[in-house]
Amino acid sequence: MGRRKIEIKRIENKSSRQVTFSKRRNGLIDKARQLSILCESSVAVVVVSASGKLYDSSSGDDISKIIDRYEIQHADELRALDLEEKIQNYLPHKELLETVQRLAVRHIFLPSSSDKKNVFFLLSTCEYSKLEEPNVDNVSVDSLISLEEQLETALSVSRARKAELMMEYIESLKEKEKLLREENQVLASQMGKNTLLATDDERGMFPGSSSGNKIPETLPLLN
Amino acid sequence: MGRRKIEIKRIENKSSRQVTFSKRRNGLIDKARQLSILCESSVAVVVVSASGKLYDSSSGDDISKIIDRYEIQHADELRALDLEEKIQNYLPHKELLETVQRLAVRHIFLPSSSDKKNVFFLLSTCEYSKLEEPNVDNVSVDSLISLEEQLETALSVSRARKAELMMEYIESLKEKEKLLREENQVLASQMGKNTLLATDDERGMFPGSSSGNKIPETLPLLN
DNA sequence: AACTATTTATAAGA
DNA sequence: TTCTTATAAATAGTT
Repeated sequence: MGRRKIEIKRIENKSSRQVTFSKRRNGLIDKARQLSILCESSVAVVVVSASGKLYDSSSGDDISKIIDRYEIQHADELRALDLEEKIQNYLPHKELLETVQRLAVRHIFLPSSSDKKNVFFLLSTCEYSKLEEPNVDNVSVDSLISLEEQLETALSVSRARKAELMMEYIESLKEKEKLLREENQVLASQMGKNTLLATDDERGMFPGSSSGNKIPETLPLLN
Repeated sequence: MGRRKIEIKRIENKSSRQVTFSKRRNGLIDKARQLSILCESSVAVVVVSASGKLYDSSSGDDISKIIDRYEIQHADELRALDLEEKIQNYLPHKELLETVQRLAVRHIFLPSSSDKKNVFFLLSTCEYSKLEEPNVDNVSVDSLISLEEQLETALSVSRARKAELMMEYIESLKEKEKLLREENQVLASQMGKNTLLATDDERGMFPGSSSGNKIPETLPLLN
C-alpha cells in the first residue's frame, strides 16, 4: 500500500523504521477500533517498541478487563506449571500457601474498584452454591473465618499431584511429537519429494493422536 | 476496501457480521505481525467476541511477557499505591472484607477448569445483577485482625511479584542490549573503521545509554 | 506533517 | 465456507 512493495522484514534504516512504526501502530489501533465497533467485540492491543516503550489501546471494554479475560483463560496453565515446580522443590506448607496467594494477587488487584461488589457477591454465591438456601447476609462472616482452611483445601495435595501428573504427561506428548517431526524432516530430506513422502508425513505427524492424544487434551488442565 | 464503502458502525446482519469478524480479526493479527517484524517490536492482540470467545495472538515475544510489561507499567497506580493508600486511610471494614474475599475467590475457585467455568458464569451474572450488598456489620474483631494480616501479606506478595516482573524485564532488556551491541560490532567490523559512524550509531541505537544511561534505563519501568 | 502512487485489505457476490 | 474481484483504505516513498 505504498509507492513500492516492501518485504516484511526488519527495516534497516532507523528513521524510516521509526516512521513506519508510528504509522502502522496507529493503523493497527484504528483497525482494532473498527473491528470492535463493526462486530461488537472487545479488542486490546499492546505494543512494546524495541526501546521498551509501551503503547496500548482498547476498544469495546477496559483493557484491564480484556486482559483479565485472557488471564482467566490461561489461569490453569500458569497455576499448574508454577505449583508443580514448587512442589517438586519440597516447598514448606506456608510458602506453598503464599505461592497460591502470589498467583492470585495479579488477578486480585487488577480489577477496577467498581468490580468489588460483583466479586463479593461472586464469592458468597460460589461458596454456598452447594447449600440449598444461600443466605447472603450471613455468608460473609463464615467465609471470612474459614478463609485459611479453604486456602489449604485449594492447595490439596491430590489436586497438585494431579496437575503434576498431567503436566508430565503433556510434556511426554510434546516430546514425542517433537521426535516425530524430526524424524519426518530427516525422511523428507532423504526423499526429496513425492507422494510417498506425503503419506509418511501424515502418518508421522499424528500417529495415534486421535486416540492417545485426544483424551489427555480434554482433561481439565487445559480446558 | 471492498465493493462498497461501509460506515464504521455495528453490522446488523448477523452472518455478515460473523464473516467480517473473522476476516478483520485475521487482518488485524497479520497487521500486528507485520508491525512486529518491520519495526522489531512486540505486539499482543486480545480479541473477545460478543459471545465471550477469546482470540489472542502475539508477535515478537510471548504474550504473557507483553502483558507483564503492560502490568508493570500500571502496577503502581492499580495495585500498590491504591491498596496502600486505602490501608493508610483506615479502610472501612467492609471494604477490607471485600478485598480479602477477592483474594479468596481467585484462590479457591480458579484452580480447576470446572470451577473456572462456574466463576465465569457467575461473573457474567454478577455484572448484571443489582442485588443488595451483604450485611457485614457483625464481623468479629478476630476476623478483622486476621483480615488485616492477610491484607498485609497480600500487599507484600504483590510487591514481590512486581519486583519479580521487573527483574525479568530488566534481564530481557539487558539481553536485547547485548544483542544490539554484538550486531553493532559486526557492522562496525564490516565497515572497517570509522569513528564518525560509531558515534552516530551509538546515538541512534542507545540514546545516551552507553554510559550514564544504564541506570535510568531500568527506571522507566516504574514509570 | 502532507502528499499521492501503489499496494493491500476487504465487501459483496458467486 | 472459500474464492473472486471491484473498490476502499492504508501506507512507502517523496516533498
